[in-house]
Amino acid sequence: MKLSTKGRYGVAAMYDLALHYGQGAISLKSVAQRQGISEHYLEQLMGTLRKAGYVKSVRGAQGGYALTKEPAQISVGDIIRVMEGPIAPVDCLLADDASRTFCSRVDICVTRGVWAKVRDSITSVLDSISLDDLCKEEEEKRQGDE
Amino acid sequence: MKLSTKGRYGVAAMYDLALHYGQGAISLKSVAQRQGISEHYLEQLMGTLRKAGYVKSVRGAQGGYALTKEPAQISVGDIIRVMEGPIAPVDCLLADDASRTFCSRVDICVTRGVWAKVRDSITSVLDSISLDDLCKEEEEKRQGDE
DNA sequence: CCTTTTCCGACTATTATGATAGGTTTTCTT
DNA sequence: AAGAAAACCTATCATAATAGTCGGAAAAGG
Repeated sequence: MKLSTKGRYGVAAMYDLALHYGQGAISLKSVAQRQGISEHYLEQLMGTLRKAGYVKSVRGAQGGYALTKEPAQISVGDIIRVMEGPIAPVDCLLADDASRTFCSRVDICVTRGVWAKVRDSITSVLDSISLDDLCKEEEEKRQGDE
Repeated sequence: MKLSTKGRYGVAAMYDLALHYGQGAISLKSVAQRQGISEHYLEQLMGTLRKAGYVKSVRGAQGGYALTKEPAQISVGDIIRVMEGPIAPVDCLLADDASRTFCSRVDICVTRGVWAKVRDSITSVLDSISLDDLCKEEEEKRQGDE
């Protein structure tokens, strides 16, 4: 039940872009440095986020990345789903289609219900937190320190 | 964010033993057949559960496994923790000790809070469901069919 | 004694992860 | 126009985990 670095780094990078929202293109290099991520590796992840439409890129010198939507419009769940695929602790939950079942015992399988509850609780947490929420939290944290 | 087969099979096997609770030793072979799991592989998993104290074994012919506690006393979370290790979507949550930190930025890390919320929601779901709950659900399901 | 069963350790094929490497194209600045 | 800075793209790779398989040893019942 571990999140891979794809998900973690993806959220970290998007959060970084959210902190700089409205400041134009932010270079991948600076994001990687601030977040402590390999620049080359992050490059691949940004490609995924770009193709999914969550960030836009500006090529060339002084280029970089920026969010395509306001931070409040992007949830952590959105990012995780792009980076890690559908949120589902077990594969049999992916067969929504009741007829095309994976494990053939869907109707009798009791444990499936457990995994569905887990999935729902994860989803509701991740979808309830936006990048803007994280930025605000950061702000509060900073004020608490001073 | 996938559960491995260790966790899934572990829960399936324990659930099977719960269904047969009070009927003496249940052979691994029959559990493996009913649950559709490789017998040899399940053997390893049962070893883990035995060492953790959740099942006891009877060797020799007519031997098998049985739960050491009542089904109501064993939660799905207990089993998952034994099979998969501590429930934590990211490793930095394992350093409860505030001083010995993994990622060095614990105090400033905003995303850590997200993963903590995810962990808590998973934990509360898994710990709230006992093997007895699953058995009862099975019973209701069967009655619904008739 | 023989069968059934747990127990134990070693081995293995496949896959995902988390990168690294090297080069191409685009664009800004000088 | 030159050069630097940046995104973009493809390939490669080492490591670890997963999900087993295999072969046998020890225990206990009939």
